Amino acid sequence: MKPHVNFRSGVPVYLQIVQQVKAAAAGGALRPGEALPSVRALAEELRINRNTAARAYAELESEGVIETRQGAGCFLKANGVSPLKRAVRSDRLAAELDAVIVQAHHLQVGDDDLKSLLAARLEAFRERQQTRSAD
Amino acid sequence: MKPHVNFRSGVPVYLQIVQQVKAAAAGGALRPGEALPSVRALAEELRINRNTAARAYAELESEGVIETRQGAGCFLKANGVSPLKRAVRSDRLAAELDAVIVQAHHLQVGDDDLKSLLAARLEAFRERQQTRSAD
DNA sequence: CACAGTGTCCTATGACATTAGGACAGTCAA
DNA sequence: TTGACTGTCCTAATGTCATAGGACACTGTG
Repeated sequence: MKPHVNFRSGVPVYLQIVQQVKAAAAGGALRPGEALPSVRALAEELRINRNTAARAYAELESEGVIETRQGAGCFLKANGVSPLKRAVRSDRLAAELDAVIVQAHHLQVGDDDLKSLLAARLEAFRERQQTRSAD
Repeated sequence: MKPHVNFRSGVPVYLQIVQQVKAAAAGGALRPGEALPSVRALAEELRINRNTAARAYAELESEGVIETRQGAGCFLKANGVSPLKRAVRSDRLAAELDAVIVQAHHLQVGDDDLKSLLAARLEAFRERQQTRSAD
């Protein structure tokens, strides 16, 4: 878990942290129950304010990704069943995919290329997962 | 071209317009060379300020989607060849797809389901395109 | 040319998000 | 209990977004 932030990207720093923790959790770089860096430690490493780190963790807790215990720290939650219904989950993904499709159109990437690209990224993702769970 | 904006979504209004114009252009609802609503007309229809509409158009021009001619109006550009190299274009899409994959993981949507979902959205997108180009 | 339409630029203002520092409260081991 | 750690709350500074209105330059038509 070694996050990095880009202050000039326009994306709020706390959201960048949220994304990276989620990616680390999904990819297996973080294990369920494992402690995350404290808000102060994370803030110092990234040279940001404590509150910015705290806000990222608060957002992660509200999304059910981590659990925070005041005075103790923040810990990655076990992958419980998503509380959202299957249809709702598909809808959310569909909206994101639609945006990608529009983007692909403007970048002039064809349907088949896009499908292949997804398959390739999925494979790379699973490979990274395997690597993490091996050590 | 009948955009709509959501003031409570948190997404800046001008970016919502940008996204919708891009989607309309990709989907064929707007044809190359076609004139977009004037800054003032769009502002009045959406009940937003001229400057907000102008900002959206400025952003679209900087991305090469439209062409603005002062005194004349804004027009959809012809789908020229993307100036980016194929590898760069794939990289951009890959980054977006990776984010979708992480999201799918947290929503507990499997690889095959995700692939099917992409295929379905692509099909729906092409159907909309067909409909537009028919009238 | 005149004129109505177009996009552009300027300043000011208010609302909100983001970041920041200081103070406070809970946890846990020595 | 003490002390060092943890997360949390409060308030302020800064930046962004949207609004508002005025003024200007350009285009196309008559």
